[in-house]
Amino acid sequence: MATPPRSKEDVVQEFRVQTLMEATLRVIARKGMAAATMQEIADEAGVSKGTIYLYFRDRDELVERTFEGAIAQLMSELDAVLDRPMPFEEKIRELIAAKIAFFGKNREFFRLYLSMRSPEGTQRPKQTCHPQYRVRAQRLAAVLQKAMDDGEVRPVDPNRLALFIIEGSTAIILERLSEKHPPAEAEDVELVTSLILGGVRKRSDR
Amino acid sequence: MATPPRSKEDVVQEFRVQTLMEATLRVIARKGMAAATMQEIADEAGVSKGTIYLYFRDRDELVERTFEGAIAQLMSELDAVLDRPMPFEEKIRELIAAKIAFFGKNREFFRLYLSMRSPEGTQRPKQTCHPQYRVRAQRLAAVLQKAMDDGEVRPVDPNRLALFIIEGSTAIILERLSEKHPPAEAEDVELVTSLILGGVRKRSDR
Amino acid sequence: MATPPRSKEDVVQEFRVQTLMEATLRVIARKGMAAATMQEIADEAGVSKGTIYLYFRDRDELVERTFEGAIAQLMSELDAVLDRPMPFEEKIRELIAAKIAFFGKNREFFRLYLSMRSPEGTQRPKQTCHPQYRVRAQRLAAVLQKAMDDGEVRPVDPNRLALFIIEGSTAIILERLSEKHPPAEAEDVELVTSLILGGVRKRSDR
Amino acid sequence: MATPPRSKEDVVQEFRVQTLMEATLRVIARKGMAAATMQEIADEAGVSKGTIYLYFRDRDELVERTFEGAIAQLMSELDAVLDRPMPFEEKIRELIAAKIAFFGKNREFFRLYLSMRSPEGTQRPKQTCHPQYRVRAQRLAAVLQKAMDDGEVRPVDPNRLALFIIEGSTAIILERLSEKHPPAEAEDVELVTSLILGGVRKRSDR
DNA sequence: CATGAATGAGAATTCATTCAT
DNA sequence: AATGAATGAATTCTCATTCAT
Repeated sequence: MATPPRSKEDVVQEFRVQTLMEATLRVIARKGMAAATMQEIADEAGVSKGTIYLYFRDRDELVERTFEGAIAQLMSELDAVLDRPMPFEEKIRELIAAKIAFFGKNREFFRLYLSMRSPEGTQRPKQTCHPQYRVRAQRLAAVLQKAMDDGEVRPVDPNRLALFIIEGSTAIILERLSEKHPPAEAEDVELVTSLILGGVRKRSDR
Repeated sequence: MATPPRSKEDVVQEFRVQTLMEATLRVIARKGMAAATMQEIADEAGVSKGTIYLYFRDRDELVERTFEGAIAQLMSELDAVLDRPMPFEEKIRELIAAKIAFFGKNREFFRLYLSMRSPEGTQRPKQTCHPQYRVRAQRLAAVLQKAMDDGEVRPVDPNRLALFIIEGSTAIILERLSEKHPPAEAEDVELVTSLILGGVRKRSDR
Repeated sequence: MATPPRSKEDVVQEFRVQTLMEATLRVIARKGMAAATMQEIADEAGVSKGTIYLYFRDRDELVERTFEGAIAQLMSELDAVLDRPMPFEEKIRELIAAKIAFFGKNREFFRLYLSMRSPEGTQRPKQTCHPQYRVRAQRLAAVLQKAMDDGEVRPVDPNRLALFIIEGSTAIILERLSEKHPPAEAEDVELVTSLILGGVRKRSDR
Repeated sequence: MATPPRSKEDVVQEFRVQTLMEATLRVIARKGMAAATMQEIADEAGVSKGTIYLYFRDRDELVERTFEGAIAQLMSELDAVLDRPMPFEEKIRELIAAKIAFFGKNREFFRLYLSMRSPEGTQRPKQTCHPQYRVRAQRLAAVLQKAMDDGEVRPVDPNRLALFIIEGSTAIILERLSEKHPPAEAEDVELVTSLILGGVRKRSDR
């Protein structure tokens, strides 16, 4: 097989990196970007401060890679939906469902996800990442563009439309996460999907 | 008269508080939450660091009150629309227009506004949080509730609907602010309004 | 008078800078360049760590300016001799005497002086200062050149000659400083001067 | 035979020690005392960090023994000259020549040599110091003493004289090493020798 | 009241040293 | 014996906060 020959070292290396990124995720989720110190991340991961620097050049790299790793996971789940051939409306529904389900499973990631949008996160003004956020919007925009070409969606700026959908649905997820007893996921999936597709206007004439 | 007897001291006091909050706004807008130091805020306000502590207990209070003050301004503009009697659809359009116009005039506030949603900003884990954001959502929710009662909007959770609208429109504003040459405000007002009211679905049968 | 109008702030500022440089001098003299920490320097100066950064950008600047300040003092004493019109041989004697006397009074400076020559001092490879050391050598070289022109010294590379004299005499000073009971200064002045002028060779034919 | 029975282990041991000291020498020469880390020394020697500790108690011991080893090499070359029966003046000339030649061949050692004099190198205040330097001075002093006894050198403190000669010549070597195109070695040998023997004074009456 | 010099807790980062494999 | 991952003490530097003037 073409599988690269992974030595035991590589496995351990990857395991540590993974562990550290997960710890970072949890700490940022708990305390927020700025209050997540190397010490606390180290404690959370059960290693010493110095160890982190064996796997990441500095705090910035750790945070950035954690961002990327986490968003990549979300993206791969969403991409799985995007790539599946499906009528447009169903695709929207599935996307919303996937996103809600993802954050249902990864509550702690959400806070990280939020701080991704405004680039102020990593304290030094260093142009960290929200390119991933952009990419994600563009991917959705492409799907929307195709739906417009197919005559299923009225023609508007697909990029703006994508952002509207993403943020609108994010708002609902944020709300769910803050609720003690959120409604069933299916319910919110239906709500968001219907808002996106048909808006709020009551159509008695239907 | 019912006017509270405002001594000269009170006036000065209020003036200082105002000045400081405006300076804070500008610095956060420029540098981001985490990089906004007391020194820079003091410089921006033209006072010394120590003076800030005469009017605010600590950095957290300064930031929090600045948040509140800024959002209050936005709210009052939006409330002016909300309170004016108007058909529902027009009201939505006006709200979106007011919001887009506000951020067009107060570009610098936007960054602050963003960091308001997740309380991660203030570095110490002190739950600075965002009651104002909630209030704003609730006010919109009330309008939506009424529209449902009037049969103009199909019945859904008004709170969720409000959040969806707020964040969806925020996304468009954020996009506008990052663009070198954004389209005319009216264009985006129309886009957002139509999305909220009618969704994306093409209705050739209309 | 043309004295610049020194405000009280300037005086305090200069006093602090002076105090800090003196403390730095003492600590480096005691512990050596590399072991002189900001904390210890602060303690020695009777201020807190943070205070140092009010007057010096970073450790490198503190050390560099301390170097310059200290060497400047030595230079000014030597220059006083160099500028005084005097027969060449006497001038050499006076220079050696001034140098020995200076280090007799400022024993602690010596260690700093030594670490100036090899630029490795300031740990980061930053090309710190030994320009002062060069300047000093050149000044002596100029005097030697003149003595050669006057026919009092045989013609050799004046730069090399200067270095030879400086380091040779430094060796004697270093020895003096390590001795519990060094001989009278005059004695070593005489020794060094005679070595420079006449070498070691016994001249019975004189 | 009286040869100590050297087991294979002893040979390996000595080889390792030698290799490590050479690596240390190169790294210090390249980066300077303070910037020479155990990791870089290990890399240079082609072993792992841990290995160093099998042969040296700690960094200080490694550096100290490296000092000693390096100076010993220089000393043995100088001793070869010192032990050869030779008129005094020629011996001085040969010593200077040997020293200049040695540093010409071992440029990298020079930096180490310099930091030997002041024990500031080893960052922790541990008095690593420089007994070897003393020994070398004493050996020269003995030769000088003998020359005085023989009436070839005027009677002065032989120890001081030795230090003067050593440092004076070192200054010239340091200068040579910093020059892009230094003069021929013979030229500087002649300069230094003549300075030591006859001083700077022009003796037209000769 | 206002100031801004001084403070010191706390953050990131480095590196000599240890120890399980 | 050799390794090198892990450690954590030590270091530099920042910045919110205090307080004497």
